[in-house]
Amino acid sequence: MYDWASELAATNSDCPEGARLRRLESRVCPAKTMEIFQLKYFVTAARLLHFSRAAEELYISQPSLSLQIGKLEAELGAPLFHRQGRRVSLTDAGEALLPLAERILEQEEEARRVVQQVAGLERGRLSLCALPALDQHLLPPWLARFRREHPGVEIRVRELRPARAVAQAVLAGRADLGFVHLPCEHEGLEVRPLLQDPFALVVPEGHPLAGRSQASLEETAGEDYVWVSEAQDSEHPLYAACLRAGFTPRIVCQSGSAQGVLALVAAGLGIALLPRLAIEARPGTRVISLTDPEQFRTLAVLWQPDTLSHSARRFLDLCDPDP
Amino acid sequence: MYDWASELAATNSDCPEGARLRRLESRVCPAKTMEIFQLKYFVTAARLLHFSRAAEELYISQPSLSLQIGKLEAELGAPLFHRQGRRVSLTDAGEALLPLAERILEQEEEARRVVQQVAGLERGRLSLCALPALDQHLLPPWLARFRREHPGVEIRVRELRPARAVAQAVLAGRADLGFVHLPCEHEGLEVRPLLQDPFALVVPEGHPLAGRSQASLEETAGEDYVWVSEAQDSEHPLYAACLRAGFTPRIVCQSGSAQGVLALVAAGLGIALLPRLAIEARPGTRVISLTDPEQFRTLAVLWQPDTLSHSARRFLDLCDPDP
DNA sequence: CATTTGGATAGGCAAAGGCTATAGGTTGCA
DNA sequence: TGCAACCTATAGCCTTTGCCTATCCAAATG
Repeated sequence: MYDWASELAATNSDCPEGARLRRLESRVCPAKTMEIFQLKYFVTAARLLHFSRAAEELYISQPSLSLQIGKLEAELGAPLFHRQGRRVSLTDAGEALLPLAERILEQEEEARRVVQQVAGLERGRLSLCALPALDQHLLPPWLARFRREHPGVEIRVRELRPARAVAQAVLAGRADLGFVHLPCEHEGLEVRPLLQDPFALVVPEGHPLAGRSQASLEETAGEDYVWVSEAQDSEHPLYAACLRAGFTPRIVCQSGSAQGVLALVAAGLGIALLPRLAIEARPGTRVISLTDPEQFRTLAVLWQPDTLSHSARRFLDLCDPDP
Repeated sequence: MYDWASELAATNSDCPEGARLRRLESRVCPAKTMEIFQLKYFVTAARLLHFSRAAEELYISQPSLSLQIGKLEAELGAPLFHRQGRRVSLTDAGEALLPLAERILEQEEEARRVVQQVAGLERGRLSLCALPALDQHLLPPWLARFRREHPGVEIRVRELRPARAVAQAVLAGRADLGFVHLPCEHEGLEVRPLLQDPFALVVPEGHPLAGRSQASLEETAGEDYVWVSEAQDSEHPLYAACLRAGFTPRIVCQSGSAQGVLALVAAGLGIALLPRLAIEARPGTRVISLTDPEQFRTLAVLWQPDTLSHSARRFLDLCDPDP
């Protein structure tokens, strides 16, 4: 036997030695806990009131069972069984412990079940985060399918703006997946482009273009534009599209949201350039496709590469454009 | 490594070898359970999200912690932590397990507490069983004191008749202690005499003896007696007392209970011989002590020698005549 | 780029669980 | 009463396993 005492007599400071000494100390007077297998042994023995048969049921030998019961009793400081010759019965302490031990065993079972349900997508949580237009027009069909296939998973969708905030939410772990349009700063995030969302014009009924089904962006160089407030930036895809088409849009009116813009167009204040997915059919307006093929924004999904939950992994597979 | 396979190839019959083979089998593909100490490790690591610091708090080394977490993950079949370089976070499975693991740890704590409360008489149950007169007149002061000292213990008192039934209840474990008068068959029961309960006469007012405070049993040889039905047996202490005094009581009327006998005496049908403890003061009757010193019954408590609960042990100490 | 931080891995040791064999005490029956 | 069956406790041995130290490797930090 090693001589702990002398070692423990040494200084118990906070230097690296401190932790080691405290560990030694905790081994000298161990604060042991009962263990689940001991509770399982106890419950079986308590139900059968027969050590040998209980041991058989547990697939261990009778002495092993006796030993573990003895340890449990020693640790609790009270005998659990009366051993009167060949008859065995519970003491009051054993009687008190039995229901509690059974509860613990049930919960151990439940813990295992729940973890496996999470892994098997029978349970869990999926938290998504998307730009306003996307959660309304892009996600629903995928969400419907996911819900149908995994009805036990709780789904949470949050709308955030701008794309930067979405990326931050994903980075901070507040969302499993983020849906944005590119380009988007993605320091340390995985990005997968999903699809291309073409831009389209929206004009009020009665506007010269209203009868056409297609138009080119150049044609609208002289029009009055209703614009989304935050998109007045040459970095923004909509603004950049106009610049590419050779003009700077004359913005006569702004709104904070695509819905707002559409309302203003319906009121006749001007025309608008918006991504298709953000346009809702609205009386008093006409939607006109662009002939310019490369006028679009790319939608993408972001996620943290190493912390995907089972449900997020599955959703990602689900919205993969080429499965 | 031992060669299990060949051993398992042997017949798996029901002979004594059967159990041994099944045990071997269960060691080859062990149905292991998670253990409480592993859950404790997991909870600590999950709360701190830092293996080294958690290990320090648990007074173990960091590799030990990593190893046990790894085993837990292997057994559950799902990783519990994301280890992304030096940052640690919970997976969805870990997130799901955490509250369950915490509940199990709380209940382990509670199990220990409850057992110790039973042992410390802060909790538990005391079940007594007594002959009718005794539970009403002998036990109450002891019960009051026990209750005052151990208010957490649930007390249950049952009235049974005759003494034989009390002994059986104790023997069958339906009661911890039984209170009877001697003699009483006590196969395998411990008996401790408690006190001597002297017999006394009860006479109606106006009876020739009514004015006396003492009388001898012989004097009543010619009286009409009211008697307890089941006590008409030469074995019964009351009947035996009369026989010892040299006469056979002339029984003119019977009742099933001491109360009933007293009522009949009050009605003037005769006199009665009863143990003092069974006599309740009653208008229309007078109680007269016996001069014969050895006319009494001995009251005793019975219990099973080897299965005393903590509370029964304590109650026994409490009603010990010479503490 | 060097350093520090922090988890994983390797190898050795001691404790602990399990097993067989056996002792010791009841129970039940001849 | 004595013998046989039954059942739990103990002893001695073996295997497993939990824990330790030392070290490695990757990521973060300056």
